[in-house]
Amino acid sequence: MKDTSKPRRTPVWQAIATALRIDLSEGRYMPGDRLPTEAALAERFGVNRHTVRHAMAHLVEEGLVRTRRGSGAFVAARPTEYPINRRVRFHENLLAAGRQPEKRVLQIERRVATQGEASALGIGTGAPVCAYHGLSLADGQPIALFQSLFPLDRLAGIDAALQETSSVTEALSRAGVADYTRASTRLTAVRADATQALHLQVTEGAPLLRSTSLNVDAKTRPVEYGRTYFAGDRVTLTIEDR
Amino acid sequence: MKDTSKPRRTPVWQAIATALRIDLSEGRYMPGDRLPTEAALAERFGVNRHTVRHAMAHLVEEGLVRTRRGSGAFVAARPTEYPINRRVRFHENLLAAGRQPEKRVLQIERRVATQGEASALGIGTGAPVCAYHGLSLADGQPIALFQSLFPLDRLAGIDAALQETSSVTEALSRAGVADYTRASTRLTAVRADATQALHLQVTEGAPLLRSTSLNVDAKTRPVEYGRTYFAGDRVTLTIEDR
DNA sequence: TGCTAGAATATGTATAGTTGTATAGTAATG
DNA sequence: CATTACTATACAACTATACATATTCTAGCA
Repeated sequence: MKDTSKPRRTPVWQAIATALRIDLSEGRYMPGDRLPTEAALAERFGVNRHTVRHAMAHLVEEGLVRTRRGSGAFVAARPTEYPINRRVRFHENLLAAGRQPEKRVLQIERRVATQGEASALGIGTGAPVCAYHGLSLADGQPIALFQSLFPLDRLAGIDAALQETSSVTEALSRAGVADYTRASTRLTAVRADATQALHLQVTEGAPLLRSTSLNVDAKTRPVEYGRTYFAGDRVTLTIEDR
Repeated sequence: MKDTSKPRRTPVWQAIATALRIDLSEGRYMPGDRLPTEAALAERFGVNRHTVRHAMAHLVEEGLVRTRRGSGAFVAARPTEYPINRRVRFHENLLAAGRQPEKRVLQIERRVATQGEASALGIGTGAPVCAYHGLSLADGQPIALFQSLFPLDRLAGIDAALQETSSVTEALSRAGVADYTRASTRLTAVRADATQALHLQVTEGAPLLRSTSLNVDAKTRPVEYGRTYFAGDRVTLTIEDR
């Protein structure tokens, strides 16, 4: 089949990448599905595994595919639209974007506020706070790593509430804060360290979007000071209604 | 030549080990505490249990963590300071170090002294002695395996006293020895055999500190000849007041 | 109250499968 | 001759699963 007179115009790996791209675009594999193994694809296309890997690397680069060592290659979900406005609610935001929201609690601890944290929350340095570390997922794919700080003086028992619900909105509600609004948001880009990369399932050094935000209650008293690291290639923050 | 930059990814297990090390150093888990199960940690970090085990194995190697099959992984207590001077009292020593002392009797028997033992105790070869085998623990963690020999000629009924109290000091007191002092101590390092490893909960071949000591009464007559095997990584003997 | 048997849980071990990385070799091309 | 594209092979790192073994908890019973 190969042969002789035919100078190949397009490299083999490119042809393979295109074939896979077509499979993906035609819905042959749905987001979250596992692709055939590299060995299987190599067999199917009649090439070496490395050639398949070359093609796959490009699909990963394009954000169409996500690979996990030892596990396989998976169809990546398209970026989630995450609106940042006066009312930021993780659950609602994701449902509105047509995703299945999920939160995973990493750690909930009581400790004292650092100087910066105390200043942001408008409490005294050394005042007790509740630190809530967690992971946000959309359709089972991690999209953000966050830390929320709550002043324990104003919100007694919020740590217990968080343990149960894992929902910030619900926990604040139980602590007596019926409603809260986003007072400020600051954004920067950082590189993922080893731990962040692990949780977010990205490579170390991958770009993350860091959001530092402050939520206040109806009386504009700070109730939550949060720091969130979004996986850069899985969300697009949209600013509106300012 | 595309990417000459180094990906320089730190292995997943290393990132996990570091995260746990930080938790430990920050006092999130106190000595003696049980760590989350491997399954729980695997879930938390989103990795396979084996990867967690790899990280854990290194923490164990470093002496930060101790695992017990079927029970869990525990934060290793820092080495116990065990002073060796004229007055060596297990109970007092550990209380002074802020630990909870405990002794477990393994065996108490009457037998005749070997030549070396008789020589050390200053009695005739073949004279009857009481051999007391036991295990010393600090905060529930085994730290030493010992054998104490008492001359029965001079200390009638000491075996019965030991059965009751398990305390050498108390038993000697009941046998008429109000006070005793350490006359000599010899130290060497040996490798734990299977039996010792079992009792001390270390791996076979682990380094042990072997102490051979002689205690004498007020009239400098030998009253106790002991051999103690300390778990090398759990105690540091301190010599003072020489 | 105390004891025993079994279920539930936890770590230890073994095996196999998958992606990531490194090195070397071969054929076609300009 | 050097470059490029692909092949070939081996090993490392991590996952997935099953099972072995030790410990702890609990129900039931005497």
